[in-house]
Amino acid sequence: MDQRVLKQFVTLAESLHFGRAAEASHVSPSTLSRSIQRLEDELGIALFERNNRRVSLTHAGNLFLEYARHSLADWDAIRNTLMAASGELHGEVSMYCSVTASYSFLFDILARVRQRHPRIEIKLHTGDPEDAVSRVLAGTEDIAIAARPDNLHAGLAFRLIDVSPLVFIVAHDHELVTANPGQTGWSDWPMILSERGLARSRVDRWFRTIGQQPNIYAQVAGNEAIVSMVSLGFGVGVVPRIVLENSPLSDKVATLDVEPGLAPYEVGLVTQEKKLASPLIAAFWAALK
Amino acid sequence: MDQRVLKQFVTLAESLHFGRAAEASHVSPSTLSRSIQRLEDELGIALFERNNRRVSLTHAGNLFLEYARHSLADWDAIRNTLMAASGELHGEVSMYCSVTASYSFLFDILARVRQRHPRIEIKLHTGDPEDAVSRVLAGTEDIAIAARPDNLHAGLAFRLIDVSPLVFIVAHDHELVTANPGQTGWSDWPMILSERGLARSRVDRWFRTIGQQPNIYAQVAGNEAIVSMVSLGFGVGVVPRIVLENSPLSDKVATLDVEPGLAPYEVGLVTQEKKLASPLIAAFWAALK
DNA sequence: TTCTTATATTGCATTTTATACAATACTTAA
DNA sequence: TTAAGTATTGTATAAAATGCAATATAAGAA
Repeated sequence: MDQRVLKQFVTLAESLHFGRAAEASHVSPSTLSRSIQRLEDELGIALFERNNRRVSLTHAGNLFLEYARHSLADWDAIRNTLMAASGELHGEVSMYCSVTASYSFLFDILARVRQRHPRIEIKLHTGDPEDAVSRVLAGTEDIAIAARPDNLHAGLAFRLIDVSPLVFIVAHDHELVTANPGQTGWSDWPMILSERGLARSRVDRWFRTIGQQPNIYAQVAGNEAIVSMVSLGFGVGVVPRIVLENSPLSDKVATLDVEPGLAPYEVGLVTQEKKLASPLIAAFWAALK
Repeated sequence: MDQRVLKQFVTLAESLHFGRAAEASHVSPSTLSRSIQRLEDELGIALFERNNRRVSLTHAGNLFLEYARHSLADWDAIRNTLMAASGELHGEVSMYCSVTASYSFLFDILARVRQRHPRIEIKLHTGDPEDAVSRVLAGTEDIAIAARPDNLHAGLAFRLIDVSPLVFIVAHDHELVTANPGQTGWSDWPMILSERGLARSRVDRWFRTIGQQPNIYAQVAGNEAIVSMVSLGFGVGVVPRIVLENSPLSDKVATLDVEPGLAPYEVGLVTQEKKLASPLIAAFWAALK
């Protein structure tokens, strides 16, 4: 009983973009293209009007979309019913997290979930942590490990796993390690910052708060890269402490005390609220103490 | 969107016999066995309780059966809706008939259907004509070409294609061709009859009516075989005239006039009444003038 | 216009999955 | 204990799905 094609269809119908729908479905665009072709072929009618530049639903596509949603809901319902009848949770959950998070938190989470529900299978995808929330929101992933954004999107549920302060770091043997930038000003301190994301916006805000301009030496993608550069003495970086704790380079850097402190990272699980109705997803929530 | 597994499941749930369900689904028993295994595996719960001798639905199986029926009905509904939207009938219809019928009637029927609905695909299965009604009744086939039984099973629809008298035949050059068994009695006439089926029961009844016992020389499966034996001079046979008309041996045999005549074969299409709701099946009905 | 970019599709090799035949295992009843 | 019936499994084969790379084409930019 392969509901994948139906899911793919709904995803495409919602995004009207083969590339994005394919990514959300974890298949290649060509696969999605052919899946839809097969479906249309079987139904004997086109579901999408499309050229290389624009995709839209046909009338038939709209009718079928309604069917597809119901059908998927029915499938979920029977699955949940049978799961309840079997007394054991089982099935597949897709999860997204950064490589960093996979080192720091994944093991504990999975160990707990697996201990309680050994037959839940987890499809793990890793990537840029900044994509986590949007992927959950798009339904590309069921669950993500992510830092709680300042404004949590409506319809998203968040469950705290750990709080980790954002810390300023500098090479252990750097000349500035004993200086006090709070007095001398920050303009001499070459900063190594995230290109984007929560850490970056917090740092930017922090500099505005103290009324100074950061002297940005490098903008880097990935906390690990920041630690590397800092440990090599290129300047001052800002990363969540949890990254440091899992870094092989942690003994090469020192943390600086700054005032005021940065708001800490709140790391946790994110999912769509409505997905908590699924016993599988709910199991993750319950597995965390 | 492969509904085959769901259909197979329902068929098995109804017959509780892998062999028969497999035949009804036009797959091998091993395939059916593995299909069900896959399904149970995916659902994570057994749908059938079974050993090598007995098959029964589990509680989960009952729940899933309800789901499966609804799901198949929904699928049919959306297919029909989209078909109506497309303005052209298309899809697959399975049809059963004897080899004889395929020579006599199939061409005309298919020609008509194809002319009106070139995209309807017909999956043709041939076999013993006596199985036709039961296969339709079991849902193994959508439609069959068959002789109308004396008592048409409730829920079956029948549409007449042709009426063909049951005729007594004898070898053209046989010594008895000019005799009159009606006067001399039938005990000297070696009869070559169908093993079973409508023709046989009609002949048996006929002999009872005239108060005589047939002298049965041979019981044969298949009208063609009867014609062959008769043409070789082994005795008197009874076959529908339509068989004679399509037989290469027809000029080797002569028909006898008997009183009273046998009730004629009424050859037509058979399907389940409820299937006439499907536009595809209905198209066959409508295609016949 | 012509060039560029974005993106759906297709050719093709590979991988995955489904299938049937034959052999097997096991249940039931004689 | 034997025999018959029947679901299942080993295994080779066939079919289907998949992704990469190449292609084609539409829309916007120069």
